[in-house]
Amino acid sequence: MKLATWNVNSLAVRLPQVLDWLAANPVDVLALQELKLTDDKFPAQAFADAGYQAQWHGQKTYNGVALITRSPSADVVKNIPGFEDEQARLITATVDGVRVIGGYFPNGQAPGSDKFAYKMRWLEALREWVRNELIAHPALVLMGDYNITFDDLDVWDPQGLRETIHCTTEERTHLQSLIGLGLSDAVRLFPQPEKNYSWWDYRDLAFRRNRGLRIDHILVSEAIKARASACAVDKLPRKNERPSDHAPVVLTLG
DNA sequence: ATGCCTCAGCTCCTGAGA
Repeated sequence: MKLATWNVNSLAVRLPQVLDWLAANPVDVLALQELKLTDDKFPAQAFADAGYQAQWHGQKTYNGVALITRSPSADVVKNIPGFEDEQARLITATVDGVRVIGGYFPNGQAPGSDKFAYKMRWLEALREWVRNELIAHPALVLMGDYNITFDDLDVWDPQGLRETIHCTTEERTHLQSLIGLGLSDAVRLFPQPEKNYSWWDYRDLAFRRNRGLRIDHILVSEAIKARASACAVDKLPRKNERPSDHAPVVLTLG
């Protein structure tokens, strides 16, 4: 079984690339973020023609998440139960016996801002939701665009970006509290290239210079960790014409 | 560096992203 996550930065723009990528990488589950389209605009037929089912939670202009799956999904939940949220950022479903949560975590803009405070509230609500989900579903994968780096290894310029957004102690403490639920960072379970990032700014030739951040993560429960055989960033789509600023991350089980 | 690029929309500029 293979699972992947990819922030596509507008599914309307990136749909051909997503379909091409799925044809070359026939994963069982693909979590998408930043659809930037309303539910009625979701290209369900295009995925069906490619042999995939889909569950989605869209929103106009911003956010929006989906789970693209080979097998049917069950027990679909949109956003975090009990957490009032105008923004479409989370989708959960059971696929092939695995509880899959796909998330587009808030950006947070800057420490001290209202958006940063929202990010902290959202992260707290997420942690409690995942804590409960783990009890009911020991085989669990939490993946998506976290908008948080784990540590300096995930940052191209750790000194210059110290305590800036995605790199603050407060954000990283929240990320570690997810790990504290019994989850593992799947990428770090396996040997990786140096300077291993998942996002590069569109500006300043950042991709060519590999000035990036690793902010897209796949966290796995103990039961999934025991089945994991590989996990890596696929930088290839970032070399496409009109690429997303993020690259997919792929987890292989068995 | 209040810049760079990209996307959506009450679109020919602005807000937001990260």
